[in-house]
Amino acid sequence: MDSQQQTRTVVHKLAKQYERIADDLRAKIRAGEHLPGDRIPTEDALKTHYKVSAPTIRHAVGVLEAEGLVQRQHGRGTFVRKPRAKVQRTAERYQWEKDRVKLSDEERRTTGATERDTGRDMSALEFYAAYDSVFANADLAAVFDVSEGTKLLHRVYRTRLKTEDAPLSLIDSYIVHDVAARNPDLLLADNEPWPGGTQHQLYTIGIELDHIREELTARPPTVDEAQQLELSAGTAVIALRKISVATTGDVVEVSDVVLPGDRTVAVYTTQLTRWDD
Amino acid sequence: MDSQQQTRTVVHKLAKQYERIADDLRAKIRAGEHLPGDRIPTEDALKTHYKVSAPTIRHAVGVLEAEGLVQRQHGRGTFVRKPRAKVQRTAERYQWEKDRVKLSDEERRTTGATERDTGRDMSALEFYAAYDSVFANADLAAVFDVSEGTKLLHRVYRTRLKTEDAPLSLIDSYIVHDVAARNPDLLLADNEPWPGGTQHQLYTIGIELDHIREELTARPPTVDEAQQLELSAGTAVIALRKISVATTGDVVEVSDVVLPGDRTVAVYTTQLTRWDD
DNA sequence: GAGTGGTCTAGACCACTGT
DNA sequence: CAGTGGTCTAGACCACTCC
Repeated sequence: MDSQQQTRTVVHKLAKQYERIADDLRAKIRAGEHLPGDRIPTEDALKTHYKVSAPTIRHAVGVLEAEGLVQRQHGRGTFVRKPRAKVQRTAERYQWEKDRVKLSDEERRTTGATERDTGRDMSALEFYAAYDSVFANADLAAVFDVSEGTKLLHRVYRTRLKTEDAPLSLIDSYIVHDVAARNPDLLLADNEPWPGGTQHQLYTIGIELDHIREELTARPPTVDEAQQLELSAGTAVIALRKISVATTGDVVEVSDVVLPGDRTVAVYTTQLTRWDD
Repeated sequence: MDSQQQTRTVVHKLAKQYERIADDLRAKIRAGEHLPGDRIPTEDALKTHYKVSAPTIRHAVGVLEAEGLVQRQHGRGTFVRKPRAKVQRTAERYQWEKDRVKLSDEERRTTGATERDTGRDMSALEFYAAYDSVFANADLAAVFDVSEGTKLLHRVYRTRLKTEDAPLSLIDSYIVHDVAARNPDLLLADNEPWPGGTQHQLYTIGIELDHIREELTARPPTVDEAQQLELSAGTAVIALRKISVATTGDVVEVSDVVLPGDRTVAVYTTQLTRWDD
């Protein structure tokens, strides 16, 4: 009653050597023979042990690295990867942010949504923002329902824990330029971090959000993303597109967010209505 | 006004050869010199072109494959990867499923949540289900708030488009065994696919769901997952934990869902309450 | 059978880490 | 400077695809 799905870890006899070795090492790690954080035997030792050439060992270890099971460090050794501490990113942040829009400037200034999610206060976080203008490509034009080439305000955000080098996320946010320009303050990166966040920014130009739609996919990082987020081989990213829709039905802001998969948990709660018994 | 973020594709002079070659090929693909679906030059041709040995070319192409940009096919060539058609998975499925619980058996039999998401009808989908029992590990025990070792009903689901070999998702679902046993029909895989889905199953034992929490991360697939979902190198999966909470506050069902990142978009909509102006 | 990618060897030399 | 991983060569042979 349980067989079909389990018998997959078949021992491929006469399998390729690197597979055999990778399987063996993987099993040893799973069995706890090498614990997270531990260094596994050197390539030289493995070479002797398995009686194969150096490139074959490298290939085998490379497979485990691509799986995210181990991490090679030049000059130091190869280590069993520890699960990274996860940072939550909840969708409740949006309602929370909306509720704060009507608070006083002072109250808004105290905390932002990222602090709320990470549980850190503002002093532990460092913000970076840069603004420029771009012209809508076909993709963005379709989402905003404007014609291709429409001028958009493009805002780039990086948020970083002061204790770490790599940012927590890479965010590219877009707003139709003419809409944002209704409040000239919104065109200047100098005003970031804006107390109250994007929803308050939109409020200053008379926009109230009705709902936010988020579309998530997973993929390997691009070279740029891997560098910026300091991701090693064997990790993936969550690519999230956030679409903010105003009470008028217009799409007013679109953000492309890239989150490191090994340290982020995106959380969504779907509240269900009661049956009326 | 746009420089900081763009200047990252620096040409590393004297870079490693495989990096230089990978960069060059990547640029050519980006520039449209090789279109999605096209075959790129053979390794032999590249070897001659770049004047390096075979393993170096293989390494360079391997980098692009890990990025998901190309896909190697033994005996055929190396091809620029086409974006896969995406299947949406919306959280609205849960309210939809709940609304259907009280419909007649006949009405429920017509469609399930997966058909709704994929836009296919039941005849195009093939279901597989297997049940067994497991004892709660620390992780599951914590989520269910029961003691470690508690007996759980473990249900494995695979749903597949009949026109394809690979399933759309891998699902491992858990329910506390004693709870499920209140309706003996729920212990038999033969009753799957159950008209109305899990929420109707729970309804037969007097359980109404209050909300569903979903936690998403991204990571490279395990070897098993890659085989089952037929994922090639350079893809990631969305690992989703779905936690169903009853109106009593109890966690009644937990599912671990693995979705292929290159073909799945998970969609969540956060409805915001209006400001009362 | 020709074309193309996959595995493997044996060994040279380079580059980073830590003592 | 010793230890360890990273890059690269030159070439042999295997395995899959397609004509």
